[in-house]
Amino acid sequence: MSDRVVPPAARQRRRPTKQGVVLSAELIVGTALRLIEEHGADALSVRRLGRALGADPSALYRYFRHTDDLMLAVADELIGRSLRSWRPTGDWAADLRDLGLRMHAGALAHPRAATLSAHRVTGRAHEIQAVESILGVLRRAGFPDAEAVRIYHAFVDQALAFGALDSAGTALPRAAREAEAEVWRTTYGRLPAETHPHIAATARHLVASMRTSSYPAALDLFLAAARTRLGQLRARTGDARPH
Amino acid sequence: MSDRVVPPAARQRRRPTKQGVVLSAELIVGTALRLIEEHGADALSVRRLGRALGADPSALYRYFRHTDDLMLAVADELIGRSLRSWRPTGDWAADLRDLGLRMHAGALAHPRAATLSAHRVTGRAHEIQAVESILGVLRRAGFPDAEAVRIYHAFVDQALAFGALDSAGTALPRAAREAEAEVWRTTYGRLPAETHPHIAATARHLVASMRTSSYPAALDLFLAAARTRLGQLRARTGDARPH
DNA sequence: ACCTTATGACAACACCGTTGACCTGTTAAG
DNA sequence: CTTAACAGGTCAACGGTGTTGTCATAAGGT
Repeated sequence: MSDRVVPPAARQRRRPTKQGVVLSAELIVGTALRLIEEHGADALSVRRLGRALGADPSALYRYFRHTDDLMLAVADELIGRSLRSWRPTGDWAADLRDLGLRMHAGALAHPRAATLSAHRVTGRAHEIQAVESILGVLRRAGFPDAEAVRIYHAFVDQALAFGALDSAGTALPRAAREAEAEVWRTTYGRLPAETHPHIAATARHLVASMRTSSYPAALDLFLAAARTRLGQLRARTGDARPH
Repeated sequence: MSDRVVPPAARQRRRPTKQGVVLSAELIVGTALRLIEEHGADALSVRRLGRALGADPSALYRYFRHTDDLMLAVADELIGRSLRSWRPTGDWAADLRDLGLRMHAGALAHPRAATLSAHRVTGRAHEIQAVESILGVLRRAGFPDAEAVRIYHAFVDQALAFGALDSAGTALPRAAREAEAEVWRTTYGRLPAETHPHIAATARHLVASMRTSSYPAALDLFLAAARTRLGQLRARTGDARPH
């Protein structure tokens, strides 16, 4: 039964659920997001979502072909929410930094959706808008086209990849997350200097650092490198604009 | 029943399964890896793994506390295989570059396993050795401890994150991968300059760039930034060693 | 007011991870 | 060489999951 899903435009009979809820794709996506935020990523199952909506689980299959389909819709909503309020200021590095942090934060807020969508090109409105914005920032900064694309690609992939990586961490069941912290504290924190001198020497820093995301640091390194690169390009072409 | 798992050293009675297989942690991990590669990440379940091994699913719980435990072992095995033949040369940047590319290649070689395991801290032998090696390279290069840890963290996460991102791409079903390329060629390749000037101006480069991984570029930017950082640190401390 | 049919509900299917109880072959001690 | 302990494989069950075939009914056009 593959034609169970009806395109939203063609939907006409708005019959309420037994419990009196009128379903819609938007309501389902919104409830899914709420469920994830309130009770963690593993709280999202078709059955629980149905329960939260006040509908039979199978009713959702009138709106989404399967769970992946639903998660992609959630992801799309996510892009929109993350970048809705972003505006370029003219300082290209600051703009990119802001964008990167927003994308990363958006991913962290909705881990399951992020891990699912990080590696997919949707070609939908929000995504196109983001691509255009980033390329604009880079070209206005003075990067020649080929270089702008190279930097754009690395920038976006880095944001997506770290977003997925870090949100996978937060999506772990609570027990597993605590186990990870424990591993750093006990296993790595107690290796003897004779066998593992470098870990032993930096154990204190390691334990502290591993509790937080390395994305801000990685992003800043990235921007620093891009700034240097731009300087080289300008020197070569005799352009002396400040950066 | 939490004391079901017996440490491998203490294991003595090697009783074969009904189907004549003698189990071991190594055999289980190896079979899991094979299963994932051959039939996709979804093919890995305790029950299927048991069937593939010729043992009752519950027998695996004598070797691993739960599925997560098993996945960590698989992840560690993956790290071990990727870095087995790496040797430091003394040129820290070249060494890191080599390491990063190996980790990335290792992830690509086992895409489905990589996507499952990239974000976990295993605390096992191979991982510990990798941490020690990377920290060693950085500290010998002259990075002070706090900085070495910061750079280590960003470096490792970048390699893992891009590894996961890129292998998620290659792990997609063929049809989905072709659809993605199609999106770039048609959707992005044909946006009019009036509405999307930056995409239109760089479309040619975009289509070409998106076909390949951005990790090498990102890695080189990372190393360039680290080199600059090291230079600043040396200038500040009056150290004039060459880089 | 009637008919069509979209849409929600129900029940069932085939899986999943995990555990407690059981059974038996291996091994070490006598 | 026998025997008793127990490690380790097996079985059955629990409560969960996504998904689908079928049915009932209320909404909306006529």
